[in-house]
Amino acid sequence: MSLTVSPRGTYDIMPDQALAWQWMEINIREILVAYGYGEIRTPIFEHTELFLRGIGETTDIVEKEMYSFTDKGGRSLTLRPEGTAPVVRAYIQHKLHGQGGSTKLFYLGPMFRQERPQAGRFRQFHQFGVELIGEDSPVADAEVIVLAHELYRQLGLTGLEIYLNTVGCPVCRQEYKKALITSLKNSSDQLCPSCRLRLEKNPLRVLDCKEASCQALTAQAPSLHDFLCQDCRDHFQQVRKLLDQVQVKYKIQPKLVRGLDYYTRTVFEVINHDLGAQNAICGGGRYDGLVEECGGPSVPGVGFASGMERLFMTLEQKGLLPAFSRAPQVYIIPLSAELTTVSFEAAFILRQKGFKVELGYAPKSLKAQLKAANKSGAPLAVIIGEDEWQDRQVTIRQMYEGNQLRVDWADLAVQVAQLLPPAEQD
RNA sequence: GUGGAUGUAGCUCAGCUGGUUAGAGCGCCAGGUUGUGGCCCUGGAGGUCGAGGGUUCGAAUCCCUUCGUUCACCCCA
Repeated sequence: MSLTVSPRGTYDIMPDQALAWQWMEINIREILVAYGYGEIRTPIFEHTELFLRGIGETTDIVEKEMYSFTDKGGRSLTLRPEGTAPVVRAYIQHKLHGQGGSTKLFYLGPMFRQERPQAGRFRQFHQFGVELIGEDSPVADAEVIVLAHELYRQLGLTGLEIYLNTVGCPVCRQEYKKALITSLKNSSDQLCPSCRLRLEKNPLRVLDCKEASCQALTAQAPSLHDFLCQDCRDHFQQVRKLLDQVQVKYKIQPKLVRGLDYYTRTVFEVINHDLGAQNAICGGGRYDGLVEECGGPSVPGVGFASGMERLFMTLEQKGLLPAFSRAPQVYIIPLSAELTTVSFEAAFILRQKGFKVELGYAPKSLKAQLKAANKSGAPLAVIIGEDEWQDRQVTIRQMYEGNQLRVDWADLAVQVAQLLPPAEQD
């Protein structure tokens, strides 16, 4: 353990990068709001029980990835590993179902999972996500998927692939599970060790295994699609039809199942194939039983979560992050200790007028301070020295051109405004 | 949790099969102007070679342990 490095799987977003993050967040919020979603900010920790119930006790997240602790009141609490369960909890707590109609909420913030870090995977990471609660129409599913698609497109991302599937409802899925178990049982010795366990606890997950031997077996196994009840079949057809209608391309992945137990019917992921092993930048689907499971009324829901680190990496990789500058507009240079007071006042005056000002603190040599001004990227330097101050004047130097002129102290702000290059005059 | 790669100055890295005071580029500081940046020149600061132990006359270099990073498995965003 070291006191001087951040804990495993965590990292600092430094000022230059923070500008890009802010840009990304602003864009996301704007688009989500335009689609009618309202932001909700839930606590970073919740009662552990919420995630046990919501995500499912046999999922990897709950079994081995949660940051849980007991507080001094003896409560078991957990740093949220995902955003849907907390939003659903808030939905129930504030009785939003009583407002009539459907509820559209979005969140954006850090999540916590104790996994082994690798490319695109962190222990504290950020997600934004939407939840559309109270609507069982396939239009809601399609709208949520299109929202994800459009959001990425508006950020400039193309070439992402949407994987789509349906996992049926509890009724038809139960039928399918039985059939799947029967099919795999005979040759279970050919399954990988973890899939043998899955066959007992969560058989659908076997479909998702990347082990060649398991894939060979599941290729022979019956398909969930053949077991769908009529309602689920129709629902899926409708979702597809709606996506086709607006020409949002997707790829049916019959074996796509997701790691959280609450999903029903529609599930989907958005993939960036250039991202390495952790290539899903968005995942979501329908969760018709979740609100009730968490102690609320029987209300359907659909939503997605998007990993912001992965989105950031994707934007960076494709050169879609704008260049940001933290350069000041004016750099103030005091040339003697006696003039620090005046310099301080100059910075104050200019900042009040709305200029971005950097102030030289110690009266070092002009050379050293001009060097600092140059490094700061400021287009203007204000030099305050004895010579000009005798006449109650200061020197303004245009750094790009190398020109400079003396102006009256009283005219400082006006002159600065005039001398700034056109791009800086907003 | 498992496996591979890796850990030398602020950054990017070089240091061959172990041999005396550990290097480069960039960056930083200072000087080359008595009040003028960017280019150039000169000088300087800065490293317990991730940590601990072992082998050896001698270890950045070999061995073990440990921690971190990274990639993959797993899982997921």
